[in-house]
Amino acid sequence: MRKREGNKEKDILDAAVKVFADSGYHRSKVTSIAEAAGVATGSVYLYYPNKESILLKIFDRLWTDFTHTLQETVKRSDYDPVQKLDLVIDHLFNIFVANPALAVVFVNEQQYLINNKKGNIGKHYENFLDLAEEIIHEGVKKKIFNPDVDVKLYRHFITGGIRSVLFYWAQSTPSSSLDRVRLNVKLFLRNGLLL
Amino acid sequence: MRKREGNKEKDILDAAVKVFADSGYHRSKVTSIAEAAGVATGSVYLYYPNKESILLKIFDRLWTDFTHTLQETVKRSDYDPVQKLDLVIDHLFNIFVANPALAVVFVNEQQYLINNKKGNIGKHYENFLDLAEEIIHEGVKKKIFNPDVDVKLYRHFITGGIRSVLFYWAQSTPSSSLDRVRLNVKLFLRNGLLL
DNA sequence: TTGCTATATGAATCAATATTCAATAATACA
DNA sequence: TGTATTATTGAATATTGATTCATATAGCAA
Repeated sequence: MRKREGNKEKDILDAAVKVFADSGYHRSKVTSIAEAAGVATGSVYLYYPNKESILLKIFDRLWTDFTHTLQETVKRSDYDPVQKLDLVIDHLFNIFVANPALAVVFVNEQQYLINNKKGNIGKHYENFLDLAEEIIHEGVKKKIFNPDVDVKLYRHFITGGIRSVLFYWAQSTPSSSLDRVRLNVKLFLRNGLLL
Repeated sequence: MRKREGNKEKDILDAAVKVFADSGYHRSKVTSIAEAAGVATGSVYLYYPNKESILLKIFDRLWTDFTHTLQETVKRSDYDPVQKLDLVIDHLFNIFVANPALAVVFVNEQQYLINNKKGNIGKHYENFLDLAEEIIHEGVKKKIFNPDVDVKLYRHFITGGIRSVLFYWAQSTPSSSLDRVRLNVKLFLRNGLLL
């Protein structure tokens, strides 16, 4: 029996993130991914049944991680809702600062996967939003947040806004201050524009 | 000479909006667009040089309109910055309430066009953002808005958030209360989450 | 009515690229 | 060392769908 050389499955996944970030999923050729991963074209199909499954794997891992963290956060009784939102935002930002290309892929392809009900990304996302909603409800209940906001709308607004500033950041000079972005997002959420 | 029957150019554009909204640009076949427009496949190429130019035309018209309105709004001295933002939001929402499919296409394909520097959509968008920035700057100057916000970030956050709630709305039961969405967006922008 | 030209058609062509698979290489174990 | 087994390769194949083009049709003028 022959042993597998290195970890091609991971190499391919990492390479795919880079290639997808550069060219977008649809424009990315499987051959380019293979090349970037340092394997032959055919080898990709040894580890993934098709091109789409690579993208799905990337998102599945990401959302599983997000949801897990959010779940832990919602539970905590030692934090108030504002602190909980901060915690969640910190986690998201930490992931993406460690891997800007991942941020780009996330921003660009998320909608496509949801629209076309690919894999269980939609489920993951709904799950995540529901958990986020819990925090907001808690805030309203504790009279910290404005009860007039439509919570379902707000959670969409937040995620859309975050996606957008992440994209802006990821496109700009490498690793410019993500902390500035992070701080501002927290500010937007709490206080909006007014003094 | 033979006269053109009806307005195929417009029929094709309108059909394309529907088809793109349903399947996304990349999955949409030119043949499907032709079918939806009630013309032959080849006729599409009588009016548009290729598939992409149809998408570009849709966006070009949209952004030209947006920018024009925003330009008019920025000028007005009879409104304060909060009212100006309201006016802009009203305009965006009015366009999309009249054509939900257009909202879907806008949300889904905008990023792709910008990423790949297609047509002059990026220019249009930058232009729009710059104008929006003027309103925010005015607000800060007049001590109505919080001077701590990073204006460039905020304009991205706003547009991303709006895009996201529009999408949510466009996907939900046809023409559910867009006014509720509109009202909430204004609320988010001004006050954020806190009481 | 006839010929002319612009418009319209849709099957055939072409290009791009995802996927397959026959051939080759590397390792384990006898 | 030789052989079996699995991993790897990348050129060939298959598929999909954008674009073309030879043909048909409709209106207009003479």
